[in-house]
Amino acid sequence: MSKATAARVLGGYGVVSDTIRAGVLAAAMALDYRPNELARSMTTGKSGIIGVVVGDIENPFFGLAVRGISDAARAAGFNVILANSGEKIEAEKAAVKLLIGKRVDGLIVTPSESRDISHLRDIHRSGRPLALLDRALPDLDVDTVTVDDRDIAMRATRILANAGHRRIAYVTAVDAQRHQYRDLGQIYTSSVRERIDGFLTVCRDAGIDGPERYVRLGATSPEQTRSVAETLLSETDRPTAILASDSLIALEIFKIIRQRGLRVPDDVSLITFHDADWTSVTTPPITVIDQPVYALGKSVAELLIRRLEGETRPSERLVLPTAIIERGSVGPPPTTKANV
Amino acid sequence: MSKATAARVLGGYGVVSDTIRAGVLAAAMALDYRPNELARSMTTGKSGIIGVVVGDIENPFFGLAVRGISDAARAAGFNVILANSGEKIEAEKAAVKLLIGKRVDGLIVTPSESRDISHLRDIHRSGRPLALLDRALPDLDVDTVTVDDRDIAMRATRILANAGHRRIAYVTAVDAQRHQYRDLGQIYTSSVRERIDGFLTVCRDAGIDGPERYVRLGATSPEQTRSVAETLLSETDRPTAILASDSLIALEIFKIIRQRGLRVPDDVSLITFHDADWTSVTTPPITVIDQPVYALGKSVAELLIRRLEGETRPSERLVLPTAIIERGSVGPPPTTKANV
DNA sequence: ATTGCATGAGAGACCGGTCTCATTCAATAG
DNA sequence: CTATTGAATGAGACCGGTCTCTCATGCAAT
Repeated sequence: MSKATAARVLGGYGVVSDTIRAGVLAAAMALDYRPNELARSMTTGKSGIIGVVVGDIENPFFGLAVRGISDAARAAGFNVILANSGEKIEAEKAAVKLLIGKRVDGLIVTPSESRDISHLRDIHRSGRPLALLDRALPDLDVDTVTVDDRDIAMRATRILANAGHRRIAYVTAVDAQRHQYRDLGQIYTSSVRERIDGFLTVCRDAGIDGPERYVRLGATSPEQTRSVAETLLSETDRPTAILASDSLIALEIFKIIRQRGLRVPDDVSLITFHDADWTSVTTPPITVIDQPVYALGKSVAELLIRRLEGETRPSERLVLPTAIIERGSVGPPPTTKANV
Repeated sequence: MSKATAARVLGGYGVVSDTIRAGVLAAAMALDYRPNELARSMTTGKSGIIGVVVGDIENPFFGLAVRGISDAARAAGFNVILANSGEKIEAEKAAVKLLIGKRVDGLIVTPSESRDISHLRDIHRSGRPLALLDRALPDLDVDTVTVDDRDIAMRATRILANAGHRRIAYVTAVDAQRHQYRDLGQIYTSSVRERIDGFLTVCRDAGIDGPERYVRLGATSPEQTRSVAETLLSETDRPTAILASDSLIALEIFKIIRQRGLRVPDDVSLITFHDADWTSVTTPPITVIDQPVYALGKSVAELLIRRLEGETRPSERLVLPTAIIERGSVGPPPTTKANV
């Protein structure tokens, strides 16, 4: 019996007689045969794997999005390889390179920067489909699923402004030189730029003067967030409301607010992006921006998979609707003399 | 110039003259060359990848453990492929098979069952090192890193018993036939069996009669957990204290307790495994069992990597120390007539 | 009996690397 | 001046699959 015949029964293709099949199977069993996927995908050119590069697995936002991706992938018979960029462009590049090297069939990336996207163009050029999750890249014409960050930031800010707040802070993990916000041009993470843009627009519309000074960057870790929050809250003109860019940031801010003996929402109002599971059990529960995170992941995976399965169409940009869940963390600003 | 020469410069091995090297590099650049990792690892037999199979990525416990693994892996130059078993033995088997097929260099698994471990023996037989995370398997002699679940469960239960509780519940995600606890023999997740064993031991030592009836299984999802919690709290002899097997479960229980108009700890005391980030911001903050999760992941990865790098030694079973962080969710049981 | 055709099996190329061995050539030693 | 040595390169096997082609066989139709 030839190698080819054995391959036919083991690979499950072509035609083989039952007698031979049984023989091969018995031999395979005896030899404890395991197919070498590497060899297989080397010749077929397909690996059945989707590579996913996200900013931070530990952020429940990405955790949930990844589950959306995984579910969609599994349903279509694909497997997922996950890589973490830690929101660092170098790590992101390395991850992309690794995944391309492993010959994944397609990639889903949460680009941490819009400046340097050469590696993403490379994916495209290498013939593998790429899809973007949560962050759009104007210059890159590929399937993209996001939420309308600008709009939702505007709505959240409006809630705060309408409650009477005039000193509203926006705290994000995105960093820039000297951790100091100057203008939108510094912000290379598209979703965050959109948000800050929306935030500032509403602030200005509400007649707030120089809202930029309350935009704070660099809340990249719990420690960093604490430091940012402490700086913010110890200023003489401390903000009376804070908009947090993700639930990890909100949690630390919430802790610091309490730790300083301040109350939510009496002293400081708080709204955060992402309806993390804990936001409903605090006292008070937190008002949140409820992004359709699972759907975000699922949709982007489905878009990619359809392409992998041969669909050709112009690239699509999906923008999913987002809601605000009003709970108890927003109130009017405190009316102490110092703050009038 | 031959294929071999090109391979030498691209692969970074052997000797090549500078002129030729430059030429090859230029050509590679022009042709947009990307090494095919598949081909490479097919001949070398090494992939530089560690496969990790965990129960549930969305559980922050595993999220943190995976970061420990990733950090250790990166430091040693390995990459990580992550697969989710959803605590389902079939998915776990499929994941293991996939990873072996992809020729990972070694595997780290959180076995969801101790009954059916044929696929884990297979790993061993296929010559790849295997290491176990968080859950030991008595029958499988491989590197294992766990915490002393029995001991820590005893300590937590003792806190509750010493506070005067006599009706203490243990709620876990692990399920069994008819969702009904009968005896330890049903529980095939080693860590949970240990915990329940410790829990029951202390209950009995405290003179509590039939503590088994408050052991509740099947809190596998938020919905399931809610249903379990509601059943538990609507019983006439409802427990006055609850020990939750993970932070996801504790969160849902906490919500249900509140929803029913009960208070923590006045009506129900609560302790949970895993010092999840939100446990310190609730009112009251939750008393938790603080497992060294990151270290768990890091240690198991290091053990595996040392083996991958050629170290031969008898398999090691590491048990990491665990602490209890007492916060505000434990008090004496309520003293209403109905409860005397 | 001859032709036609489907079916099952074998031979060997190929994927893109690594690696061993052979070959060439120049520099140095005897 | 020849022998020795070592560096640089080339040729080709190999890893473990897939796939295309060829060929042998058997059965039905002419």
